[in-house]
Amino acid sequence: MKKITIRDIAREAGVSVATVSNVLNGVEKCRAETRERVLKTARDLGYRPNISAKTLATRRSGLLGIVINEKSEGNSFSQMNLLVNGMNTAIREHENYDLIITEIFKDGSNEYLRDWIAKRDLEGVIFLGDYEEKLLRDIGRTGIPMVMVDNYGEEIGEASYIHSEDTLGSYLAVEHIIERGSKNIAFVCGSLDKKEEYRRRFYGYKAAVEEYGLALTEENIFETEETFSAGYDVARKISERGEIDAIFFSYSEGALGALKYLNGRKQIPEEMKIIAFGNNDAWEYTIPSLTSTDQQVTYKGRLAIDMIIDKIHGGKEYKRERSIPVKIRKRETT
Amino acid sequence: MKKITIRDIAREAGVSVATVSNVLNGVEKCRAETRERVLKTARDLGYRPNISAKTLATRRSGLLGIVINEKSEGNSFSQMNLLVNGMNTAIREHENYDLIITEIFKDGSNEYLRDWIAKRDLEGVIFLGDYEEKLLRDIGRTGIPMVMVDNYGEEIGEASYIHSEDTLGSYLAVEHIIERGSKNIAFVCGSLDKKEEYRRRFYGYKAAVEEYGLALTEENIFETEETFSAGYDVARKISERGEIDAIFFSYSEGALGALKYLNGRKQIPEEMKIIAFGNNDAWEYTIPSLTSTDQQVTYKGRLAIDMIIDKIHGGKEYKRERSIPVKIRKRETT
DNA sequence: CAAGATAAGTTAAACGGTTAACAAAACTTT
DNA sequence: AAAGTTTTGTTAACCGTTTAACTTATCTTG
Repeated sequence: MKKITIRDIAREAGVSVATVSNVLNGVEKCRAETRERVLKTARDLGYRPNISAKTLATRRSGLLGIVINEKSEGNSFSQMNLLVNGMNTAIREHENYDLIITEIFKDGSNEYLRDWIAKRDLEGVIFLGDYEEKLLRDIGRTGIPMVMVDNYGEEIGEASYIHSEDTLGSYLAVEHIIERGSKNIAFVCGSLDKKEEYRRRFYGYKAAVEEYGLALTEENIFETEETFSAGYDVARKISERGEIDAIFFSYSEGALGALKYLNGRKQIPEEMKIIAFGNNDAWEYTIPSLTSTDQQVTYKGRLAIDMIIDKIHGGKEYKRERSIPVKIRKRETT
Repeated sequence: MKKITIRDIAREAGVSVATVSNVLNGVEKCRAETRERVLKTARDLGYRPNISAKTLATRRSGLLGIVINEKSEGNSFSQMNLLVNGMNTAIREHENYDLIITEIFKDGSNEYLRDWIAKRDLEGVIFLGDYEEKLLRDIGRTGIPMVMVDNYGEEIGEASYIHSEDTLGSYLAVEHIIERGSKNIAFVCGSLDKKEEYRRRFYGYKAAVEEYGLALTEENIFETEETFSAGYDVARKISERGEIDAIFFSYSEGALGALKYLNGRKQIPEEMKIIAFGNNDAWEYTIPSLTSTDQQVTYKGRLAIDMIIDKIHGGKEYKRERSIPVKIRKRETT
């Protein structure tokens, strides 16, 4: 079964290859009658276009790169499946595009990524998570359209950004537990120095605490590792101190660790309320079930595709930055 | 900054394009001296090969397709991130290959996938999860190398398969709880009719139960939906009946639901032991922490890549089927 | 109805590589 | 030293598509 080319169609339909090409690309330069004839023979012969040839001729590969970083991949609550699901559904609306994927390893070279983009003629690239600023600037300089999802690095001019509404989401979360009666709320996060996302969530926390006239004390801020066990430890420390009546976890693993420690030691939510930034279906079944902020990850994926394609086509509609509203999923821990 | 081609290199180095091509592809048909010269000018000019041109000329795209199905993507414990991580690390050892990804939607047509494979000249395709048999046969007939990961459908001749050691893993899991003292073990799974994986896990269960002289009764088999809440419900049903002292969950969501129900009602593990097929870092922090079987998903990803590349190169080493050993992660629920 | 405008095609070069077939130069061998 | 081999290249066709430039037929219009 030999490969069918437009030349075969041309011969069979009695036209030139240029006409076939035009018809196939919807260029209106022939009578409806010839168009139908070409389309029919193409169908009859079982023609499938060869994208390599097309790309070679046009410089448009129809390939969008997705870059993942090793760290976020290892994350046990990675919601990459949702993100990819969103992207895949969105990409189906754009016939000519496909997704190609790679991963950046901690010890990898920037050169790798540039090669990757160049050799495959990628039309755009979507970065998931954080990367070294130098890497992003390097890529940015090539002029390729870039969309950053959940990136909190220094902004670079060429890229567009998609974030959760960290500050507002965090504000709402804290407001929620205040309304439920908390007076003394701990804020737990990873490195504030290194991670903008935690700074934003802190601002939200701060704003809510001040707004409601609660004390904002240094001792209520806990910078820890972003692990289950750090959550466990911080819950112990907080319990031993004994004043705090609610914990806001900026990374959701910590909440799970805390629930484990608190189980049997404190009444939840009466003596201690817990809320986490980052939802997961499983939170419905923790003990007690965990209130959290839902970041609508699938939607983020959809949006990333829409934005990058818009950028590629030079559309004006896309924004340089889009925030995804966060919803509070109220459960038993509050 | 114009695109550098091998013609530029040829001119600059004073050789023909054929020689450049040979050097770049490691074909030993010239003196070391010319080779070095060509390599150096290529480097100096910042040459990057154009894969579309290469693919057009050779029919080898260096593209491996990864097919996901919508259902497994929605799964909240999808370990796709681990799988993809494994694949990405493995693919780096094969310079010329990249991963391209798509998703099959429930209502999608088979034609879509065939088109996708044909138009991008994919060299091989890795399927994650289950698909309609007809779809797989259709693709198989095209002769493209296929590797199936966690597929439990009717085997098709052209493909290779990677599975967890379901039967053995299940046997070991049940043996483990028997050794811990269980006498009356429930087996919970999704549809046995529809899913081979559950049948295999059932055989393992059966083998262990019989081996240790325990009763194998119809009433101890629970076919349910594969959700958290089904696990919750089945735990209630089992508790109310009151004879059973251990539950084996063939889908891990169920175990979480069960823990939720049992919390405060039964002593775990004394009165009731729980074990789940499928590990997750979070199981360390459930209440109590959940014993489970670890399927080594990252390794599965690595293996999938190795197998498909081996198939593509017509290697003899690859097996038609590879089982991934399962490890028991012993925790508090047993 | 002649001239210009438009519609409906065609021709051929280009995109950036690979590779079979050929050729010249440098070694071997007898 | 002539003939045969091997090494070290070169030439040119080809992969499947697009597209600018050109041609021919048909339609308008005064």
